[in-house]
Amino acid sequence: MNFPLFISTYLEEALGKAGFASVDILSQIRASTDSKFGDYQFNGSMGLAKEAKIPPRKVAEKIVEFFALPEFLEPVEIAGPGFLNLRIKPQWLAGKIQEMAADPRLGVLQPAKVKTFVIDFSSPNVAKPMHVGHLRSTILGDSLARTLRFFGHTVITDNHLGDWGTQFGIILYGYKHMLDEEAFKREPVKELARLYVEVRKLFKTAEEIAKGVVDPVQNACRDETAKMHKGDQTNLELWRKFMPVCLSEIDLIYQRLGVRFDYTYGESFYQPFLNKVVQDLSASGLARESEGALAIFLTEDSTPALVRKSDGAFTYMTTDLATIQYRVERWHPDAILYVVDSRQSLHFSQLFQIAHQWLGQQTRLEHEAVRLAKEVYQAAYHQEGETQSKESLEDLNRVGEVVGIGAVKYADLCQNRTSDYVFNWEKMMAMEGNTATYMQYAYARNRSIFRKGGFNPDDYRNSSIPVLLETAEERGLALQLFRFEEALTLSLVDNKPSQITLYLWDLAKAYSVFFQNCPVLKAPNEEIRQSRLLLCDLTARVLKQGLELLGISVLEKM
RNA sequence: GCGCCCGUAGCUCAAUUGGAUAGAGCAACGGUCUUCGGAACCGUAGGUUAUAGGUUCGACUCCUAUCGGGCGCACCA
Repeated sequence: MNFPLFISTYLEEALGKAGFASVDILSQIRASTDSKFGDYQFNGSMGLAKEAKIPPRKVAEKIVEFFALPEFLEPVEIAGPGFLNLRIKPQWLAGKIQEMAADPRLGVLQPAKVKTFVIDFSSPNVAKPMHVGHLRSTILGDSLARTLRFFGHTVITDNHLGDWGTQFGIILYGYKHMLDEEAFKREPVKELARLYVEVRKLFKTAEEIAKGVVDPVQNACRDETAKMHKGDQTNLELWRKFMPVCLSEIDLIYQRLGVRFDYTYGESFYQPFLNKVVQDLSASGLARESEGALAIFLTEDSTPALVRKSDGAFTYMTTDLATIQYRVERWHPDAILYVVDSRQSLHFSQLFQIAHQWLGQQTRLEHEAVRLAKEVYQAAYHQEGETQSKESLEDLNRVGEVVGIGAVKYADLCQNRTSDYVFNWEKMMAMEGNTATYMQYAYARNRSIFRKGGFNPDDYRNSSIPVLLETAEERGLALQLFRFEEALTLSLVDNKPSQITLYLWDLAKAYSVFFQNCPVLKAPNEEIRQSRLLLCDLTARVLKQGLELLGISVLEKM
């Protein structure tokens, strides 16, 4: 249950009766920073005091006076400058835990308005070495999609492959001039990647070009791209030859990561629409000729966005505009979310402005900027090698895979996506502290209790077993469980899966404290044992579900 | 030159968007252990939140300046 939302209606009533403007109550209710301040706190008194020109303590007192204390709360305390501390009664909390146990959705309600989202993520460049930046976009985007879907929203995931750009010109040039045929037969993707790198080395630097140095290789690559775009038979055939091998290589990675896309409409898919897009933009006066190219000036002094180059080729701005139009017309989404490298902020800022001017404002467009590290997406392979397992060889592979992939994903997800990202192996392979392994271990130990005691977890998924919260550890665990929906909601405020990892970490810690201090199988009596088994099973389910929203699996044994 | 982002413990990161005494994990030191899985738990130490001002009941968070770093700025995507 989302407790802040739930209690806000009560507070709204009290504020109304007390004669205070009922603005922004929800944002002033939050989990208390310290358990001595109760479970939740209301921070609105200070703000209201300023408006009403009354001391904040007086405001707090007045709110409490008009607050019809619900039966599930202990008496409200006023603390500090005017904080209201709210404490939930254990019996009520216990009841909510029982309800949660009986609910396959773990108490998470669907929002009143279900929306449609298109999520654009991963989007690697085909025929170019895959970059860890794409890995991060892939992992974050996938988690976002899973979370929105869990709430009941319609989510369309679309992998906008870079399969039509200049990098193909580079590969085509390399293929024609410096191909190692044997290598291509053996490992085509590796050879193409090599060609890409080798050809790039022949390019002049930006400084040299600025000085007017001619760049024959780069020009030749541009010609190859242009020929392909104009329908040159040889180049198109090569494109058709390269695409399947490149795609199967990429698919292998997605398979490993457990990431699926509803659609993979790459740039090439939108080629038929580009002429029309540019005509539209011209006709509407948005775009105009400039230095031989067709450009859109959002402000007169800023650099324009090009929709057609002076050689007649279209740009990725053109493709992205066509993509928005296509998505809007086909799916009518409420929002399109782009989980893409933060260095493309300027591009997206321009893209969104142009799209809104061109197509109207009905669709929200958001760039969920992710920061990127250096390289190496094979960290998962190494993690596997490090993992020890007491189980059979079969299990070892499975355990290594789940733990390794989990570690890599978690390392990406637990960090705020807007923070600078420092890649290091140690961090990725860590198995202590705030890591996927810690959660998976907590889960496995939890399941072991049921195996050892001979209890069936399914028997604890109903509301008939009384939940007893006698100790601080039991209550603390119950409160964390109770906050599941709240945490998920929080993570969607600004689309940050790190909020989910934060919650799971808190939950796993609360469980560890409980596990350490509250014997389950050797509980003092049968009632407590049953209650603790229910708490254990619910913890396992929330951990499993939470990790699933991150795209991470759990293991019964590890 | 213009623009965007960032600077928090030795290291890697949090801080619910302006709330109470800035929190975790590594690493360090000490402790728990015939007890449901030690991939665990508890504790100690570690801070002028880059610096200097400002805004207000209250600032890591907002404003200004300075220093330091990253990134982006017309025919690459």
